[in-house]
Amino acid sequence: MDTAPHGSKAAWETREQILRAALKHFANAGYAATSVQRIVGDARVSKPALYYHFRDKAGLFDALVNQAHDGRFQVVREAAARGRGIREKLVEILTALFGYFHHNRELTRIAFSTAYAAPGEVPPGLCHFDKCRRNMEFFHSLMQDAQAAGELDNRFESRDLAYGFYGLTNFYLTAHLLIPHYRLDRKAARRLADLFLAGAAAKKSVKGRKP
Amino acid sequence: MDTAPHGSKAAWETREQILRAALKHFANAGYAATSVQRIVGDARVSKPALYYHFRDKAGLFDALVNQAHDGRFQVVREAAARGRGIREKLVEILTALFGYFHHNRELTRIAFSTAYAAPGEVPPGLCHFDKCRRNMEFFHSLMQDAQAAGELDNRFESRDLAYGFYGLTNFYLTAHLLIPHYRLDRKAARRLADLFLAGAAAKKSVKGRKP
DNA sequence: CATTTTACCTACCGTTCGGTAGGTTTATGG
DNA sequence: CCATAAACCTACCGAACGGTAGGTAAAATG
Repeated sequence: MDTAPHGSKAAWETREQILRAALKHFANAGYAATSVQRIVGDARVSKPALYYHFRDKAGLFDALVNQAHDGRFQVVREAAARGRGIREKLVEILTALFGYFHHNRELTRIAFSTAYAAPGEVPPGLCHFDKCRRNMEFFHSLMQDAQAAGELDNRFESRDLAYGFYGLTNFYLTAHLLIPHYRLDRKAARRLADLFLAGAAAKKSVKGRKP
Repeated sequence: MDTAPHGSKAAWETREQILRAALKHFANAGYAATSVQRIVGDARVSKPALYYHFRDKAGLFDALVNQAHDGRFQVVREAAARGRGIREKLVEILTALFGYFHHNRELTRIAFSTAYAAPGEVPPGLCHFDKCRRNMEFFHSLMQDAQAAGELDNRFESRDLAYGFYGLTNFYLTAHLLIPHYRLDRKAARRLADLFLAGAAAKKSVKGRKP
């Protein structure tokens, strides 16, 4: 999709500069509303420099989107591996996602807006759908394992569990884009995992986990 | 924002035709990637006809976005009024939203993609943020009332409850855009409401509501 | 030292963009 | 029957779009 520089250090830096500027503008204005002129203007390079390093505008965008999805997926997998038991896993995942999001806000914004965008807004051939499903399937298998281990209620379908938690996760991340004062830290992660696990309904007589 | 026709029946039909075509293209390609040329071409009217009925491209888009948000909000409010008790209310809301979505797929897609879009992708001055918050606040007050009535666990913050349910709702709607074979009907609404209320964790010894 | 490849440059291409100037037809009220 | 407004039309504008042709300085390679 994009041609990497073959060795020169200056070339590598040019490429990074283009990527940085592109990330900023794509995150702020989306794909269609961002022009390559603005990118090269902000990166202080010429237009053919961009077209030397990347096949076209879509290829440049693709590189960023893949980076975003792959980074997020890796973070989730590593976090899940750290926790023992479903509750710890969910807390670790949420905490890690909140941290990743905080330090890669623009990448995350690109990932979300492309996932929810109209199909024709994003360049054709971009397979963000597969990336989303890979993420989803991981959550799905997580829930299935936890059901098999007796940690989760077997009367729910594992798909509903995966969707429910994935939706909760995504919503808090996207909400944080609009409402930045809502703190997303480990404490919030614990609250949300507990809400998901214990349910919102008032408990009649229960000595269960504290919310 | 847009000038309504003053009485002519043909004029009203022209306006509707423009709105129909615009809805189709904005939903399929987003705001920036949709050109007014394509809209007027599809609506079989001339460009000045569009600019006679609407101030500009942004005004046309604004009309559609407002229609989408207002329709959704009204549906949610009416559904909530139909249910007695928080569980019935949530089931009614989910069912009504699924139905509204099914019959207004393109409007809903516009509402979602603009809500999650990059700020610069959508025309400036579009106050979709207020529309989202109005929706959110309604859910928030719903949860607060249910907590006050002892139906929901007081140990959770009402904001977390509202966000959690809102996130679950939104995720299922957006997921349905990508995975249409996942049926969204009243049965699904009941499952999701129960998941939200009862929680995902396995019950040790509980004669609570059936999931 | 000659040659090839890398890593760009200036200048420009054809197309499409959102939007409008200015004229024309159609319904309406006096 | 004439005037006025509504409801469009054809034709066009300047600007910006994504992308490229053709040339070049510097570095790697023989």
